[in-house]
Amino acid sequence: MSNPTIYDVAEEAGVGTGTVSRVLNESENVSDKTRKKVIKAIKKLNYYPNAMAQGLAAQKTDLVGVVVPDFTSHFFVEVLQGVQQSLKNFNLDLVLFNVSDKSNKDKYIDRVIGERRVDGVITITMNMTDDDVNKFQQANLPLVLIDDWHEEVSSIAVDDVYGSKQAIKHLLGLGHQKIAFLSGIIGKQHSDKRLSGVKNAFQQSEVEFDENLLIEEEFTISGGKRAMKKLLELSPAKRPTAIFAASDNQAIGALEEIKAANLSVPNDFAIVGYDNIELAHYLNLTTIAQPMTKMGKLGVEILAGIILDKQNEISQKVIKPQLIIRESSGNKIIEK
Amino acid sequence: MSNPTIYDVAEEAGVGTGTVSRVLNESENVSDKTRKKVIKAIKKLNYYPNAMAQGLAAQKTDLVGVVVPDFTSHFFVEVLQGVQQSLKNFNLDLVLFNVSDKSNKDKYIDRVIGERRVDGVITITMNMTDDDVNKFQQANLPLVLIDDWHEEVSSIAVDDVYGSKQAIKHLLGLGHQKIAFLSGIIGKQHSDKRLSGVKNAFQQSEVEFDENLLIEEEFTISGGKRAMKKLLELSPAKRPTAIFAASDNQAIGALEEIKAANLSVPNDFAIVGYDNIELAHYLNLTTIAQPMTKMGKLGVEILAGIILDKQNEISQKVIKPQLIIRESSGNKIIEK
DNA sequence: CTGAAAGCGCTAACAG
DNA sequence: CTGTTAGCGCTTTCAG
Repeated sequence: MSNPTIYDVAEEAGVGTGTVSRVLNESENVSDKTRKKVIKAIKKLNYYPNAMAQGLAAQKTDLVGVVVPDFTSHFFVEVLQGVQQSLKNFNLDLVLFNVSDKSNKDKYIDRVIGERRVDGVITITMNMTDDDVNKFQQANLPLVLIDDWHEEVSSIAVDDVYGSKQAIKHLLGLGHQKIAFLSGIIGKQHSDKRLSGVKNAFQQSEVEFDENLLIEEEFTISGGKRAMKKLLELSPAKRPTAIFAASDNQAIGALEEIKAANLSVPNDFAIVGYDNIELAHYLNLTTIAQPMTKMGKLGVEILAGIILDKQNEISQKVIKPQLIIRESSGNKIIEK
Repeated sequence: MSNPTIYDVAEEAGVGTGTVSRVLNESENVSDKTRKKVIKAIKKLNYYPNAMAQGLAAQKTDLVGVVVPDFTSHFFVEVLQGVQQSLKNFNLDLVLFNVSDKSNKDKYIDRVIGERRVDGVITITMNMTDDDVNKFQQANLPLVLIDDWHEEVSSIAVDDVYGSKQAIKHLLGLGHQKIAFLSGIIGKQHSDKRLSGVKNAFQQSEVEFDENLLIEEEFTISGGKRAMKKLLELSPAKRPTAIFAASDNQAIGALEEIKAANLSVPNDFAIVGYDNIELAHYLNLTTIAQPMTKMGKLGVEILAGIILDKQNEISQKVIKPQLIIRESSGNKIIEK
């Protein structure tokens, strides 16, 4: 009825529990003959070691905690899938902590650390502070950051500067001179980096960036709408011919506003977004794609290295995002 | 350095470990004075009980296993979010098992049960067989099915018959007489029920269902395309004026095919889908929405009842999906 | 190479 | 009400 224990297996195989434990943990010091007896008993009883007992005795749980701020967003779901896939290769399972209310972040961190329920933690887009990181270090609990950065922790991030540089270069390459940039709220990591990529790209070109065409708005559809409205209020001479939005959502908002004004894309405006959310494909939106699944996988690989191989060096990977060209940026070169 | 244990707390507070355990588990039998001393010590040491040790001693883990076949699909993600939200109310955490390869289903089930790492399990759209269910019963491990059904297990499902009935009624109400039904592969639970809902709706009306307008295809975009092609090959007299697709993906495929034929929606064809995926909103697709988050929540509530309150009755809830009217089905009544 | 036994940190009787 | 102690099921010395 109740699950068999290691004692049942030991008895069935006619050996001691230590021996069973040794074959379970693939220790070298067991004779082939004994090993076979034990394995047979395990199969016969359909025995699985009790994870709690193993955890207590060996101080390991085979569980990895993943902390996300919102796991319905496409980005997190994709990263999570990469995490999940990769975890399988290391025989680790995933405990999900969804910090929906950011004010609870501390509580979650304390709990995850204190309960000792997981062997390591991956946080995604959590903006980990010094204090946060410190707690993990004190508890000696392995930590890896995804889409985030801290000097003392291993992490996987995307090169935002590179990404937005690609976008601007693409637009410049098509001959656009007046390019608007719909920035996110300045002061946030992603926004600032994307902005500096934009400036960077212009500096390396012969075109000058018109600061009047820099609009700061939230990374949302309505943010994109508001921004686009402002652009449409400009006199035709000042209006941009191309728009680079720092998020696909903003780009979508802009698209809607353009349509509402009876203008069209890419004829009146070329548009490039950022993120490559699912919708971008259907709206034919040129955009910058982040390798989300890959980020998840890499994160796990690093974490597993720390947990399993006591790998100790800090490894901070920065992945290059990729420009995906679709119809919204137009396929024709503008004549100069 | 290393985490404090219950002994440290006991010592700090000048009491026995039993007493600390009692305040931890909110037992009644502790004097207010002692309780305060203990709580103070807990705070001072920043103590959290070791989850493994608690699990071993009390035979409970405060963990719920959730088994899904594919957690990137919108449906699962939404259900999961409901699960996650609700779990918080019971102080339970979520361990995710993603059975990407259905042939591994057995192994997962054996492992989840054998390891005793979770207090209960929720499976989503897993088509649990008698054997599967049996294992849980033998192990006495609480189980709840979401989007699935088995006579001996509590479950949350959606009323497919009702859903497709609503869709057809809507179309009939708009005056359509020739309505095509893009069915899924017949033989699968959802497909069969949605088909019977369709037939049902026709029977209750004065219009007869034209079996020639029943097309069986996969629940995918390309399935929808193939189906639509067949419909477009019909002579104009035989062509339907409305289409009900058993999945949004099929509806989207049909939409693309219609556009490719230079026809339009809802002028040439009214279209209704099923599922209300995110895209449906952007494509203005009338559809049947399943209350996914709610399903997750209800599932947890039932499971928590079994785990926490030893609630023993089987409870099988069937939720009604909801018709969401958008532009694809047209807003004008067809003149008869 | 293998068996015995001492914990891992907590809970739950059992006395008092 | 509270301290003491025997497990929970496994790992890991320590002998042999």
